[in-house]
Amino acid sequence: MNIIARLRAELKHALIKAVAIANKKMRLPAIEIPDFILEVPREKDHGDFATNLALLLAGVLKVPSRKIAEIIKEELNFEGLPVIKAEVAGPGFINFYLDPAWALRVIPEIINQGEDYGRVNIGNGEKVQVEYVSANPTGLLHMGNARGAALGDSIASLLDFADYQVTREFYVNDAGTQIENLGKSLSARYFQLLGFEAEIPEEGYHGEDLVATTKNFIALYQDKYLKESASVREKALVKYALDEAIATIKKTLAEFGVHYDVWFSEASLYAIGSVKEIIERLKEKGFVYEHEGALWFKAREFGVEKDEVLVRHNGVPTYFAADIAYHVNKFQRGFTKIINVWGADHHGHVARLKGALAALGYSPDAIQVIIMQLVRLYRGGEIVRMSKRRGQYVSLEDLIEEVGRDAARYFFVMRSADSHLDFDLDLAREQSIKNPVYYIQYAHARICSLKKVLAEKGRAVPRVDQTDLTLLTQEAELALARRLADFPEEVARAVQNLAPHQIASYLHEVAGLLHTFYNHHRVITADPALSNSRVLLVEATRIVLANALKLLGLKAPERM
RNA sequence: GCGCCUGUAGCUCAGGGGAUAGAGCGCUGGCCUCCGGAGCCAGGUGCGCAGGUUCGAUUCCUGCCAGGCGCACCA
Repeated sequence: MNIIARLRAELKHALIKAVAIANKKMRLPAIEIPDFILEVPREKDHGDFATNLALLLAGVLKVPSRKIAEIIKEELNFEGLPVIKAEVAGPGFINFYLDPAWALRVIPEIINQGEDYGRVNIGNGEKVQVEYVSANPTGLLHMGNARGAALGDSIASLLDFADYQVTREFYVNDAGTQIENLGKSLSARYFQLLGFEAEIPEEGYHGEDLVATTKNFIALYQDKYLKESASVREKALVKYALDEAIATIKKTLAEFGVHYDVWFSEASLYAIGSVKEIIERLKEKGFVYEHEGALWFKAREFGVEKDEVLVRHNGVPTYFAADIAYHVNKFQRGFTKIINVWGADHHGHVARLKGALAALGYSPDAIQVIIMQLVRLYRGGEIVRMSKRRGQYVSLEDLIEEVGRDAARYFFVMRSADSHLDFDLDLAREQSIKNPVYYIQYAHARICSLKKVLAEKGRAVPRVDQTDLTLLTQEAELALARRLADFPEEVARAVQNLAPHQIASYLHEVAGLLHTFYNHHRVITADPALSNSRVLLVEATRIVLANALKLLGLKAPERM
């Protein structure tokens, strides 16, 4: 347990004990203690921790809250705790003021735990699957995919850090109507490139990228597929195009620092009969009906606005049907927590998917869908208008090239998923204080640079057990240590909310505290004892920065 | 029309049942020039509007207004 959690537990215990003693002394009536909170007050003047216990008791006991607070305060015993004083304030809060040196206890903890500092056990090894990006393998990755990649990957890292057993997964949409269209489009290009008349179907893919793909295909197979049946030809072309597209996606995501454990093929669900099977199961349970030649799922029975087609009149199952099968498959693989990161344009899909899974007897609550709002790019203070048709289009590859992978990733996770993201390309590209990702990485690089200077002077990072940390008495030192101590709780909060942006804010704050400290005080001084304690403070900071950066998929550079 | 998300400082956003609501950027003035000065200090009439619940609401609930996104036998 980290030092903050420990102290919280001890303070809560002391408070409960104080109430018990007050009961015994008949100063307060016997009462069940409500679930009170022990928070860090916004105002510094209100102490290091504050509790609303007396306010809650006042509601039940009908005694003025301040009076209750006074009684509790008088019965509190702080033996063995780093509490200097407690005060009753405001409407009846009890504020605790700590020995400022208390926070320094975190430094040995950080140094000893190293890259494990900040780990919290929330998951208990629970199997969780995180699905993100899952872009159509028929085009370039766009900004929505990119945000999903950064978010999903960070969420997975956070869960891993919180002791979940995480599987990162990309669902490949390699089946269905769009693939048929792709086949027809490729086939048309194939004919065209070999000098025949052919027309791309209206719903097909008209982009130039298919020309390149088809040329690559011809380089391999020449006109071998001219004489084959349409279905054989389209199959071969589609397979080739998908392999190529997926390889490209994989490569781009890898450049973005995003890696998967599983690339799950939609087509495989058809191949093993899963789609048919779930449709049968829904039929048996009476949740489907036929209408105008199509097979419908009774989504309305699960609180969804309208029913949904499972199988089209032409006999082809919808994406919805396949997605049900996919999620059943997730459950069958033993995942008890399933997280999907989807764009806002897919939110309508959530309720009916959960409805279908409930119909099949699975717990829809095991599925959490993170709906992220759309991304708008700004360049030169103006919105970058995207148009695939006019070729004005920024892909993830372009973005990485323009602003760099770390800046891109930071910008995508620095806002909550709920918030529309205005992505300022100029700012992301800037290598200055204005750019938060540089500000943070610079803090890390600065510490590394300092360690180099130390090494050049023939000195090493001192051992914790041989260093007198109580020499750290400056406000900037204590404030930094105090914030470093918060890291495990920040991780826990971010995990509970599935919100990497909270880590981003925390990082920015720690970097700021480091810069403040660094510019006020010299680390390497003539006083070796003080130097040693400062080196350890700074090294602890470096570890926290590195661990937090890693959670967001960012590099912790040694120099910049 | 219905559903989801959003509305907090000039801008971009965080926070969130409590005591005086924050950060970054921008702007203005001053300080500092030493391990990488990416530093420090000062400057603010801000929670869209109206009800409700509560000892206490910016936070929860309802309605309204505004923006985004959905409402396909697309995915």
